[in-house]
Amino acid sequence: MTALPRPAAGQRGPADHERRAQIVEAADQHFRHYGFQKTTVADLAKAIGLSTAYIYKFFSSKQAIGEAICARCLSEITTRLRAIMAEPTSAADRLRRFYPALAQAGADLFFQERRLHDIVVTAVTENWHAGTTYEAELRDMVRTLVITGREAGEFERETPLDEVCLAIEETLWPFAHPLMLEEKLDTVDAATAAVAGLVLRSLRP
Amino acid sequence: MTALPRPAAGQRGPADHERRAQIVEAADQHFRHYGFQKTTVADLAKAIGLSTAYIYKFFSSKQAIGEAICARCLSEITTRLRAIMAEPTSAADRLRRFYPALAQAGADLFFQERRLHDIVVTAVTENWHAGTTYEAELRDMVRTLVITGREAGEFERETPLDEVCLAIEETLWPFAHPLMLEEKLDTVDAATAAVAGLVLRSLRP
DNA sequence: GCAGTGACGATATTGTTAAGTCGTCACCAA
DNA sequence: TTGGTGACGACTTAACAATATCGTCACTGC
Repeated sequence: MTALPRPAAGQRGPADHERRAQIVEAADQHFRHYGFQKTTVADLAKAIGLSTAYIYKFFSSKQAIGEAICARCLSEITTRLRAIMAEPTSAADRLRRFYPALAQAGADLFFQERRLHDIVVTAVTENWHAGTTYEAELRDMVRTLVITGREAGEFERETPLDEVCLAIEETLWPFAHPLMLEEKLDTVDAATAAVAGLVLRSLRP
Repeated sequence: MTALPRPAAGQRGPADHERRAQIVEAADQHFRHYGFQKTTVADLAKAIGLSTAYIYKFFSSKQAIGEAICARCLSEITTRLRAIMAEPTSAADRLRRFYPALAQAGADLFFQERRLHDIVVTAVTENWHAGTTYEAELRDMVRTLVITGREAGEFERETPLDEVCLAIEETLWPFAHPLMLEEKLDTVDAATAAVAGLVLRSLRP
């Protein structure tokens, strides 16, 4: 039986292990309640009923635990986005809903789980693996949307695919980056609609 | 004779005053060399040969001095951009060169005057007046470019002007925001070309 | 081999104290 | 009135010592 894929960097030891799951759950609760900085590894150990040394058999560092929680948050966001991509509507419609969904997911994290939002900010600004994986997944989804639209005849094909994808990825930044999103929460609805509209107009055959 | 317009917030006393000019020059040199935080008002006073109390007759706070220097930096950037806008070429050509020029100006500041770059970062992230003025100037230039292109028949007119301008302003963010620009200096040429291309395709009649 | 830990070195953080900095007040000289 | 300042209160920062935290080592029990 193959090992389960690890969702984040810095993990070691057996992938499918009851203690690992317990550590992640304890970390999730503590980070939501107290924040990453205010939570010590000793706090997690105590909550589970084991030693800090044993926690380090599963995670190479406290940051690795943070990565795991951060990966879960970002995975929730990409899951919402993949649900939109999987809907049986036109590529244009899915792209049009992608922008506000992305921004809304980030805004939800900001308003409802501020301390987890702070971990995501750290992951993105300090280039944690979870942050770079998230960016790669967004790129992958963008590319899939553009290819699907081209194959359906909805989008133009003249411009090189890489150039189009690079440009669209850049337009996502203001809504994907947690710190930038923080600064524009009051205009995000109009901004995402305007940018999605602009991108769609640029893709017309 | 009317008073000279003040370039930044937080200034007081006579606008055209030798001491004010001296303070600004001393601040410019010190901020370039030591940075904003490392420079004290006492440093500036000593360099000019007057007291800190007298400096506060011209500036309401140390931040106000920082605003003045920051406004000069950002004014240099907008001057470069306005030079592009003033050229006798098509609106499309000017818009195409606007993006790389914006990013290049920011990159120049980052590489050549790192400590002034840091002040600009503070101005933008802490919503100093200089930062918000800069953003307003960028918006104004974008609007002018779009209107000029529409009047010349180069750009489509069907989409509401405000929506188009809002979207284009959003696409500028990754290149205009000093912290975001810091993170993408190695791909900025390709990124600005791709985004400018996308915006231009969206504007075709 | 798996599950687990106490002790400990290295480093970071916290709290306290002293020093530095910001910005104002009340004043002076010409 | 203009040009200018020393003194000072309020606040921030730096230095330092004590304490806390991170992460590893060498070990134990089953």
